[in-house]
Amino acid sequence: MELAMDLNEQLTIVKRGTVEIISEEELIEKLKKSSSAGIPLKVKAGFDPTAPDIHLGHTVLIQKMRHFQDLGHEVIFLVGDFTAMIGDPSGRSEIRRPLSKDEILVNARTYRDQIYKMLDPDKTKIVFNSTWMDKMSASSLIELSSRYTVARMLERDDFDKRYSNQQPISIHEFLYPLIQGYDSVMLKADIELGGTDQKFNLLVGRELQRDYGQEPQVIITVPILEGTNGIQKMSKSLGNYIGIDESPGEIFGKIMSLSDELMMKYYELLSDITLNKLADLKNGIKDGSLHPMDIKKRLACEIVERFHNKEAANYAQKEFENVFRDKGLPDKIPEFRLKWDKDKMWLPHIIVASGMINSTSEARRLIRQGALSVDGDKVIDINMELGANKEYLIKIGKKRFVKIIPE
RNA sequence: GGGGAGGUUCCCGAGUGGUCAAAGGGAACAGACUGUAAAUCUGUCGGCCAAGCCUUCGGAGGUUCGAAUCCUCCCCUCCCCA
Repeated sequence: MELAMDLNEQLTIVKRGTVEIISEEELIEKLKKSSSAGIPLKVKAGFDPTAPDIHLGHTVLIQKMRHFQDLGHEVIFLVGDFTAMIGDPSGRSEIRRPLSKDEILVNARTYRDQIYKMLDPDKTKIVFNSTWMDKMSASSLIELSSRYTVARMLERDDFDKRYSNQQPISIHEFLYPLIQGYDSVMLKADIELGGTDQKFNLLVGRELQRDYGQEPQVIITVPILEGTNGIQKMSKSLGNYIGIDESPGEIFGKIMSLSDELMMKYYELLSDITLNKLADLKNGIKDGSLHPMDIKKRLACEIVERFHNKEAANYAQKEFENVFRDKGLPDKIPEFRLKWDKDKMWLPHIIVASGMINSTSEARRLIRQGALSVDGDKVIDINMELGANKEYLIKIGKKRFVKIIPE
C-alpha cells in the first residue's frame, strides 16, 4: 500500500509537462521493479555538442532529467560527439561543418558547467558515444544498418516531408537514428527522454534493444519550445533563443519581448508554479484582474532567478522598468574609447567605429528614422559631427546605449 | 547511363534582355501607441561623407550599348526511366 502511494507520487512528477510516454504500463513496471530491488533506473538523454550554449529550449528536457534525479534515479547525459564529428546536415539546406575533437571537448565542458546549474553533479553521469562508436568497424556498422529498412526510415515525419518535397536526404542521415538507438543498447537504458521531434529516433532505440535481447526503454517526450518570435523552435542558429548563460538583463528583456500568448506556453513548460496556479493566472488575465505585463515580469523573474539569483532578478526588473517604462538611463552603460582622426568626426562613423552598428548606411537610416540621440537630444541632421573635446552619451533605438570617450 | 526540373539578397519565394539593389511574405530594426523589448499601425531592411558611385542573383567565361534574365563549360540538388 505504501509502495503504491509512493509510486503515484513518482508518476505525477514524471508525467508533468510530458507529451507522451511509451508506454505508461512499462514505466510503472520499471518504477516498481526499481524501488523493490533498490536499483535506480538508467535515464538517458542525448545532446548534440555542436551548440555549446544551452538555451531555455534545452531546459525543458533538463528539468525533466532533474525530476528523475530527485526521485533517485541515475541520469545519463549522453554527448553525441561521434555524430557531431561527422556533421549532421539534417533540417535545413545548409551543410554543417563537422567539429573537431577539441571543439567538441570544449563544447562538452561548457555544456557540463551549464547543466550543473540544474542538475546535481554527483548524480549526473556524462558519457560520449564516441567511446563505443569510434571502435565500431565498418562491417559492424553495416550489420547495424541491416536491422532497419528504408521504408521504415521514411516513416519518420521529417524524412517523409523532405522526401515528398524533393529535398535531399543523405544516406548517413539514416544512420543517425540507428546510432542513437545503439547508444541505448550500449547503455542499457531504461528510459530515454527527448523532444517530440525525437520520437522516431527514440522508438528505434526500443526496437534495437529488443533486437539485442534487452528490455526496451520507455520513451518520454517533452514539447519543443518555440523561440522568442513564436514561430520556429528555439535555436541558436535561428537567433530566437534565450541562453541560460546570458546576463540577467538580457534574459529578463527577452522574456518581456515574448508575445502575451507565447508567454503562457513558456509558463507551462518552464515555470515551477503549479498547474492550478497557472490556471488562476490565465483567468485573471481573461477577466482583467491581472495585467499581462505583470504576469510576464513574474515569469521573467522566475527564470532569471533560476540561472542567476534573486537579487539579479530584482535588479533586472528594476533596470527594465527604469529603461523602458520610465525611459531612464541604465545603471551601466558600455563605454567606448575612440581616437578622433580629425578635430571633428561624422556621427555615423563614430557609431560604426564603436561597433554598435555595422554600416554607415544603417546609421543614416536610424538617424532618418529619429532613432538616434546624443546626450539626450534627438539627432536630426544626418551630417552631424562631433568634436573630441568631451564625452558623449549616444542612444540608439530604445535599448542600445554607448558612452563615447574621445582620446 | 537516358530524359526532365531547379540553384535569387538572413529565411521562404517572385522575376526570363533595359523601367532590378531585384515583387510578396517571414524574421530583424526603427517610429507611433502602450502600466511590456506584448498586440496593433507605419516605415526601413547590400555598401559607400551618398540626388552620385560600387558590389550582389551557384562558379568561370562569352554575346550585347546593356544580363539575375541569352550562349558555353563546370559545381550542386530534386524527379522520372534504366
